[in-house]
Amino acid sequence: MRWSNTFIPTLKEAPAEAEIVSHQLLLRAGLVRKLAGGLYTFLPAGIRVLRKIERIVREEMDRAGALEVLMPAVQPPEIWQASGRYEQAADVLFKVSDSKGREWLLGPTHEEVITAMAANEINSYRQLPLNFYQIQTKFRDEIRPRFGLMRAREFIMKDAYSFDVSDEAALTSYQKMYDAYVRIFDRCGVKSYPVEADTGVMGGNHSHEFMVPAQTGESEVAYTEDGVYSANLEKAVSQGPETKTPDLCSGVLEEFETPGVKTIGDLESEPFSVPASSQIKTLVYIAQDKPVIALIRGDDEANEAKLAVAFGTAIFRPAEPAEIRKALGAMPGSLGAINAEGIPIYADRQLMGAAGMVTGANKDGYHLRNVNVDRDIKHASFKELRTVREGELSTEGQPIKIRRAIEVGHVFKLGTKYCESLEASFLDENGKNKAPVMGCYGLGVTRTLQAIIEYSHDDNGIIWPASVAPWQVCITALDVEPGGQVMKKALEIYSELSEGGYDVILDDRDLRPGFKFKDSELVGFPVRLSIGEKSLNQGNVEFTLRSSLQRESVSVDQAAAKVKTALADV
RNA sequence: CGGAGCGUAGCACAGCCUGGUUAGUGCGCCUGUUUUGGGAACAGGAGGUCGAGUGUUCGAAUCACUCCGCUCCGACCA
Repeated sequence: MRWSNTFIPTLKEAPAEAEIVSHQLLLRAGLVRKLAGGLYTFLPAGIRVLRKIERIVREEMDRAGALEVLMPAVQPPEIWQASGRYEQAADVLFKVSDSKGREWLLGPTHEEVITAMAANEINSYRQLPLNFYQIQTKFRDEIRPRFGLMRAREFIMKDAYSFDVSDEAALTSYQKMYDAYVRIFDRCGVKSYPVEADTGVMGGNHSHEFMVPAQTGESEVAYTEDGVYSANLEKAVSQGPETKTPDLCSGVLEEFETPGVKTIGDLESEPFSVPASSQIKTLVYIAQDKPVIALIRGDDEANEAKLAVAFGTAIFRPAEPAEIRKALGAMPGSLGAINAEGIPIYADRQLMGAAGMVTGANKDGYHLRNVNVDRDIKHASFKELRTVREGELSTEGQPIKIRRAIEVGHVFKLGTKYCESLEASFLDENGKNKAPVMGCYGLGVTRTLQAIIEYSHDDNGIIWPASVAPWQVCITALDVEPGGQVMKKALEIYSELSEGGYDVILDDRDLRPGFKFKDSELVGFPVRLSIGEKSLNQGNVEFTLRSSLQRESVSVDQAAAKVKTALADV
């Protein structure tokens, strides 16, 4: 490809709309342009990268035995109602209506569609296992699209769905996808880490997210240096806080006056001086229209994902002050779970056996001391509710660290939920009707593209790994006179490399050299050959590796060979 | 949806507070000359319903109100 024949509108300055570096570079390198918030056009260079990532994904899916299909993006709402997700996912569903006024959904994901298909087509255990995948545009009415392709309203995802005869067999399918993901991100040139992920209300204990470490990432990962433990912060557990929860107390439960005390901090300071670790934080939520109480140690933070698991629903919100008063008879600041009759109580495990604690008396301006959790708070079920903090010890005894990361993939062992609600079943070898055990596996293709940029760039621009670069080699001709010796030589090398199967772009634009160098570095071609009059007269061309930007003189005859060996390495 | 900020040429911004003739600057774009190994110089030029609407005023980019859009922080997710 000649640069003059394609369209790579580079920008010297970053548009103000782009905050993070990968988003700025997407725009500056002329890969994408925005139509509206969360909606992007891929320009020629951008689509080339996208296609290369897709090809890697396809190859690895095929290798893992998954079968490519293509499902409709437009879906009937009925299957979503059947699975129960029509309400559950309501806030991300794009709804459209046809000319007759009938409602349709733009697919945010395809569990319902594939399961509806499976319900018709899978009858026998002899057909299983099956794993279907597709690479397709998804639509999600994101509350807040941001960071360019990172969180878009329309994005490309590879989604796969496996069906197995049993739980054990499903684990095998799961593992194959897991391994495929490791290979995919590896081939895309990004470091990705599988971490244990929250399974939310779906239950089960097999889910991993694939994370690319980046400060701009939206997820937080807890991990240990030795690599043994890594989990999404939503899911992470530890041996607990460094300060032990008090568990010895002989005193009797006693009310005391605490005028004006509203927060943990208020009670911590004079004249009360109750350490936060000796306090019980009482949080009131409305889950499925009913109040529930969550108890957390005063110095801990509740974790929303863990609350969802405890409550058994993702649909909950903090209660309004009026609702709290109605439920407990007091305002926030004086709440407690003692004598909270008829309200489900979930207590964090740190409070198990806690004694000598202080909590609200459900009477404005009063607290209770000498609280012995086991004795005084009946009906509490103990759950993992707190957020792990940096420095705590993992179950294996290693200090936990926390860092931000971009979630580029998520693999999930689903169970039989969708097969049951959409009535997919098969006959096993004993002639018994069974629901297939499903797994689902998502990989954000467009997000991966941006994650690669976030992971691999410098002050000059993008540094593409050769496997996904829009062009692997840029030949920068410094004299573009047609028929001149520079262009003649440039075209010769161009042909040799192209015929060797390399993607080459020839910068034949009539621009000053510095401009062309900057441009090629911004777009980020892994290898550049600069051919100019001066060096050519000495029989040389200049070879530059994008990653190091070190320039090296190479004899003209060796140039193509040098490129080939360099590309084999990056 | 809650909080914060921003909409002026393709891009980055000034001007607005304190209303006043032809709305500016840099980059980019077009023409020409010179230049040509690290985002050139000079000369000339094109390009604006100042986000939209309403209002206040003799007069609005500037003040007020409403709406729309964009960005950031929070809840959601590949």
